[in-house]
Amino acid sequence: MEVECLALRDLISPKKSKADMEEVGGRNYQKENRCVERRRTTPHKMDTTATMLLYGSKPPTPEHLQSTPVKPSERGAPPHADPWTPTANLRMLISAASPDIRDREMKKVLFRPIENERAVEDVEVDGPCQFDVVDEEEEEGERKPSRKQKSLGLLCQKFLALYPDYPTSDTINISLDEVSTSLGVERRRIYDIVNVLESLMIVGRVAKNQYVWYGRRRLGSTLAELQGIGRQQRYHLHMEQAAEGGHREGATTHTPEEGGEGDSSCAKVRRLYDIANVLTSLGLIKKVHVREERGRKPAFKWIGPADFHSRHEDSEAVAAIALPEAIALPGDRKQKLARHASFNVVPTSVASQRRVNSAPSSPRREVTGLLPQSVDYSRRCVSNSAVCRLQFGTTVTGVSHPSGGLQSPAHSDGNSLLCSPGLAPLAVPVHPEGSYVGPLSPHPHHMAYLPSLSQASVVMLYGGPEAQDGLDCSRENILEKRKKDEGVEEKRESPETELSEKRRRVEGNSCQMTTSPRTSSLEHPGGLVREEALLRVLRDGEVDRQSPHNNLVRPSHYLYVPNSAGLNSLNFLLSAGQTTGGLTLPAGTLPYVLVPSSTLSPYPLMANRGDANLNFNMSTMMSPACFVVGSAGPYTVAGAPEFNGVAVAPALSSPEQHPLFGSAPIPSHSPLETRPPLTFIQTETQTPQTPKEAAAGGGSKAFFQTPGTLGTATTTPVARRRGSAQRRLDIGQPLTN
DNA sequence: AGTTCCCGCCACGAA
DNA sequence: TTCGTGGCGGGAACT
Repeated sequence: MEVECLALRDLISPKKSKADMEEVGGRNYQKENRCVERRRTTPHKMDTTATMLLYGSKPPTPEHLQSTPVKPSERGAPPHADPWTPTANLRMLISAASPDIRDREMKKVLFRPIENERAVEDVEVDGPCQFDVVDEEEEEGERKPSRKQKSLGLLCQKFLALYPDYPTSDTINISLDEVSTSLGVERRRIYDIVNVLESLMIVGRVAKNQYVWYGRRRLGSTLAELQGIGRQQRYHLHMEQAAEGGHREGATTHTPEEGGEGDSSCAKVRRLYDIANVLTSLGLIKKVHVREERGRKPAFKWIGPADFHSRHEDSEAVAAIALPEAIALPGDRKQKLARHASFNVVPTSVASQRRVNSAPSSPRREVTGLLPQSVDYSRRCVSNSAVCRLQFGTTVTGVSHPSGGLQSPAHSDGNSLLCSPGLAPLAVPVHPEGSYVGPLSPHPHHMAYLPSLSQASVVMLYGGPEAQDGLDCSRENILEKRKKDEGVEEKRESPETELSEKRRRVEGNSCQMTTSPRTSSLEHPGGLVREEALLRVLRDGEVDRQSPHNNLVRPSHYLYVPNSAGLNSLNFLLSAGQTTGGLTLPAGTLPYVLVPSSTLSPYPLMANRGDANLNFNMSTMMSPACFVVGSAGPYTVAGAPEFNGVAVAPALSSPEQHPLFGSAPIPSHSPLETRPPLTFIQTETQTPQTPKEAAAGGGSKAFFQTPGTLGTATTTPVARRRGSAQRRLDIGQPLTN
């Protein structure tokens, strides 16, 4: 992998629209105008081997960054190591034994008011850091703290030092108020940090003013997804062009419609600095200087983990600062908004969702529609969070190649998946017979890999007639379980929920499985990509519809998925392994099917598995947000054009077959032998709406884009339309456009 | 002189 | 109206 050195100005547009200048009115842009001058940095390609040598297999931690670089001979020594004293040796041992202890050590140093920063200089840790905490000239608290001491990068280091890199659970709550108080800074500054961290899935937002600490567990997969998404957006081309632009001053990566007037880089570059500071604190980039014809120019070099993309089959180097190409401003705000829409943006922007979740009582995020390249760059793309905010969850469980299909979990060990805290999507391998290969469930085949349920709180799978395994899937039981689920979900709103709790539920209820990934698909472009790929699979007929030989999977279970589990109206989970008249739903190892609700709308409520007694009544039995799908009889949707949008989870034979972002062709099994009836419970309000959205009527429609509208999914989301243009950082158009 | 980025105003949306 | 959030630019520290 090659590492690009990026000058921040290479990432932003040198142009500013006239409209923008007018918008701000009396602002004095003379200063900004000097930024019209474009400075291109000659990309500095380096082998990341050095990075790997520096950091080893573990991503650099804040400890790496704390102070001056160490001599090469000292590399490899744990942070704080001072080999010359017994105390230091002890510290070294302790640090090696327990990262948490090491973290606490760091806290002692970092976790202090800025004004008392002096002692920080005692810390000597490995790694690059531009935030040299040391300020030798600092006088005994008399002087005003220097600018360095108040830098966002240092603040970020302090913030990071508060929490372990690899927490064992997602139970570490972060109160912005407390943090800001503890660190002695305004909350505004904390926002700057957490926005970036959230984008990297280092923290997750659970409610307003409340975040949960994930640590670096997801960082690798997050970066991998970022890279993949960046590639989708063809930012790597931008990088290449930026490289060329280093030699050709006039070269730009801007699209014609970006206009040629004005300059917005100066305004925006401040944001980039903010982001860069955080990323530097995270040890993902570091500031370097590249030589240019006109002299030295500062740039940033990727020093983060270089192997996160090793899971990619396509591992072309892309700088981690996958900024949305160039920031260019179209002629006017309307244009800009239109351009936002042209990003193939998920209608439900993160920001919109945040608004929905702004209340503490609604911390959960919903799954959004499925859109190709569903990345919401619309709102904060160049804001602190937006650069990295590509909205994804854990990808350890696998993602899809843009042109591929569902990727299997990165690990085939279901146990490890389940036991790995912080894995967002429920990832329970199911072998070709539908049997869960993990040790947790005595009822093997009722588990599935549900990548889209990245925010799912509860997923219940009920055994069907063929494999009831003694499960009682009666209506009453389902209801009861639903109640349980809702209870679980309510509990889940508390960040105290732990994996052990999940596992206990799994073990305690053989026909129920719960999961509580905390990341929504909304913020999970990987999931969206997966889903989109699934859609494409079916739409393009990639699925082998004639696989009568494979009858391994029996459509024998129900999937009961509360809407609040992360599925909104976009998705229905049907019992997989079913063959419709003309539509064979391949199950393979993943007995589930994603069906956009829109495709089901034409169908009336059907009898469930021929059981007349099982007469679900939406209004009384279930909240509109829930549905139950049966699987004991034939149903026919053949010829229904609406089903063109049916998403089919392709079979996965081996997790290794589908490495992250792999492009392996989707196995096309259709091991379906029976056509059990399905119960379609058509919900009227499948999409949770805020009161305002509900009142808006059609607004929610756009808000939650359904997969069925994928083909034309360029509607500007309502939330975005009503968003503040003033609050939106404008980004450039990806080269794709 | 140019770069960096702290600081805080203020707009927006939700409650 | 209040509060959470964060876009944004002035202007000063820094190089």
